Amino acid sequence: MIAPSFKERVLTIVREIPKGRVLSYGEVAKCAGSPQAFRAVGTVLAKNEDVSVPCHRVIRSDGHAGTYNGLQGKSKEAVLRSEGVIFDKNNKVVV
DNA sequence: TCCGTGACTGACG
DNA sequence: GCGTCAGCCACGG
Repeated sequence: MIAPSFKERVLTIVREIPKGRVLSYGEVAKCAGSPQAFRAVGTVLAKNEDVSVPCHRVIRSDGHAGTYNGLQGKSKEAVLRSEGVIFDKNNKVVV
């Protein structure tokens, strides 16, 4: 039993995000133990290749989907819409 | 051990 | 309302 790395925590948290729900990088970083490490969250997800981690459910604090490496072969927004997430006129996620 | 990188955030003009 | 600048953190080489 050892303290998992920040990366492991982020992946675990993202993996527990329910379908149709989204979290911001800041929220994930906060749950990971470093609320100001939102920058590292992006770095970790960017290098992540595990499809078991719905990294597409992590969006910016502005409500925009943000960037996506196309792990699922689709745009972040497209994947979120497929999960029931609604976008408004401004392309922002509706909570 | 030190430096560079990056899917971000908030503030300013 | 939009674009730009600087700051922050964790990881790999």
